[in-house]
Amino acid sequence: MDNLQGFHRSHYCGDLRAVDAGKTISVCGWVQRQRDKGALIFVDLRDRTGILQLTFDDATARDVFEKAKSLRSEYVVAATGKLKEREAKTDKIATGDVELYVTELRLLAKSETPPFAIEEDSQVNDMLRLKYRYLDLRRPDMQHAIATRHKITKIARDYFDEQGFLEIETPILTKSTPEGARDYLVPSRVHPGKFYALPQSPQQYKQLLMLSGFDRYFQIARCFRDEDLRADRQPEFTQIDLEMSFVNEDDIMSIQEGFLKRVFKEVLDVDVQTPFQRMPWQEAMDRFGSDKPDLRFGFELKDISDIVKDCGFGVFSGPVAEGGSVRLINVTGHAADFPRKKIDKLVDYVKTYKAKGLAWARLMDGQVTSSYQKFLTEEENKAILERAEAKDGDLILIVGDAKNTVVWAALGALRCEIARQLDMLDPKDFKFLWVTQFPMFEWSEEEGRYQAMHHPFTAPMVEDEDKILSDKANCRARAYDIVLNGTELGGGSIRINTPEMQEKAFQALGISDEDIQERFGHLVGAFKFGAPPHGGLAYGLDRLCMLMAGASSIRDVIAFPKVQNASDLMMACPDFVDDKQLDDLSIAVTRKEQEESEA
RNA sequence: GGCUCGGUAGUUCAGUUGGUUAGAACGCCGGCCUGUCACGCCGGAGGUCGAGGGUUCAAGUCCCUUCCGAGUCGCCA
Repeated sequence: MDNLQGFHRSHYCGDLRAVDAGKTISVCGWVQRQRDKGALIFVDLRDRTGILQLTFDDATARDVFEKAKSLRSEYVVAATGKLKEREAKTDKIATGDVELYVTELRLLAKSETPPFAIEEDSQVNDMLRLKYRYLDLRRPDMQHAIATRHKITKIARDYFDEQGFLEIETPILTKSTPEGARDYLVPSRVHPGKFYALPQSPQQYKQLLMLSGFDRYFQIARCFRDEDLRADRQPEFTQIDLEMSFVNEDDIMSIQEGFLKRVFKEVLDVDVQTPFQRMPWQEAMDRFGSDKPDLRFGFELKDISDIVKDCGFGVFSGPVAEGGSVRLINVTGHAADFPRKKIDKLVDYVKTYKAKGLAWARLMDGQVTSSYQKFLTEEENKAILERAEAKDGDLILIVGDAKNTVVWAALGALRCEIARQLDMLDPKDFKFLWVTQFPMFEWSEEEGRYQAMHHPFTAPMVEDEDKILSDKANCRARAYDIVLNGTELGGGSIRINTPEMQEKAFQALGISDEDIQERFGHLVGAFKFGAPPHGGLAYGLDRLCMLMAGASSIRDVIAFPKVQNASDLMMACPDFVDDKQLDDLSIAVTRKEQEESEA
């Protein structure tokens, strides 16, 4: 094996062009492919910038030629030679006009045959990719995704620095606050039986930093939540987290819009129009059935409860009588795309959102066919189609339920599913939206009480302050989410900054004085010393990168992600630990699984 | 925790109503080749059909259990 003594790389492979012909060049990288033609050998050498063809012929020294003959995929080499214009040029690679006639070749490391080809658009399954993530990351599209992520964080640091923000680190070992997501716990050796928790977000620290007078804080913050994974949810993820003092919603939003405008321009050369559209939560739910509506297409929801409330069809009148609603979407102009079989699939689809069923009407060739019309009067049928603004060629889909949340969830998901099926989702079309005026509280069936929809430090809207105890269902918060193409990119709020209001908020949530002291005592105590009005926001950096990289999962923009059961296939963790380690931590493991696996 | 889909050669996949020795392409190994660039040509190796159990004369195929992966509902203040 050779070494790099006395060798100095002069160029990266992908940067060389015809103008460089004639120069003596030294490059390093991995062998993408070797094409042995007998007395002529070509080697494609890859580094993070691209591929350069190395050429060996009868003018090449014999020992160099023999070494080139032995090269295999993913061998690591360094080569020096003269760059020449090619006899046979190609436009398939950026360096296709040139090739390097190698005079010195160093073999730095061999490689076993990789378990999958290192190439763009690999079709290899995720399990294998993640087990060999270090090889997966060699692929050009992964290199590009990770580099894009770097660019985005770099711009975030530059931008927020220019806007007067200080980057301040907050602890990873912190206190468990059982409200909200499950915590990852970390045992303490010196405090037997006590645990730290990994932060779900730096929320309380950043608020305390405002109280400390830093005025503007930001951090690229790792956050941890022990909940089940999704394509856009990992147990550890990264937020661009920030907080500002002496501001209102407008101040925060315009700073954010500036950031997003800049990052989209510099990374994707996309011009984003600001200010972004804003929409109260109630309107988002009523029109799109979602608090993170995708505005790239229509099919808006329409309420027909008033039309069907007294009709003879129990499937429609029942939900209204029980306090729910009946709503529809009009899939305008696409009746022909949804024959009965496809509609049946849609019926199954809405059932996953707890809808009991899906009524439909198709308008084709001047005829109306529907699943429900025989149960209604002619007038009721007509009124529904009028409300839907239905015309020939349209497909009407209707969901009714005693719970509005079910109607919203089902139709909100359905309109997105239909847009997907109709291929209407252009990943290069970026539609931003602020969703505002969220409810302060949300009824939890499981807990049988109201919970904070955002978090318990969120300030109520000024006009709703008196409702915080008396009319929780209608009390709105100074919370806002930034939504992009149906994905919640980030969220934030104006916070409570007086102990009086904070006490009220805890009281509204039914948290006892003891619990307040135990869990939030540090924050409440601090707020007695003069907290400025403040607010902030946190972006899901992974989601932002995913959307900007055109990826379908945040795994594709995280170097070492975890799989659905939260394990890391490459490191093979989590894993059991020695009894000695457990003893040091005063931990006795009682789980059956471990006994079995040790048996 | 629920539902849906998937697991066959190193990889991506095919495999009929259960029926001979489980196939293809790419990759890999060997040979030949001076303009390839998805090089080409000739030859070769490579499989516990995720695992376990069952039905059967016979299981990749049918049944049960289980493991793993993906999507999703619940969950994610």
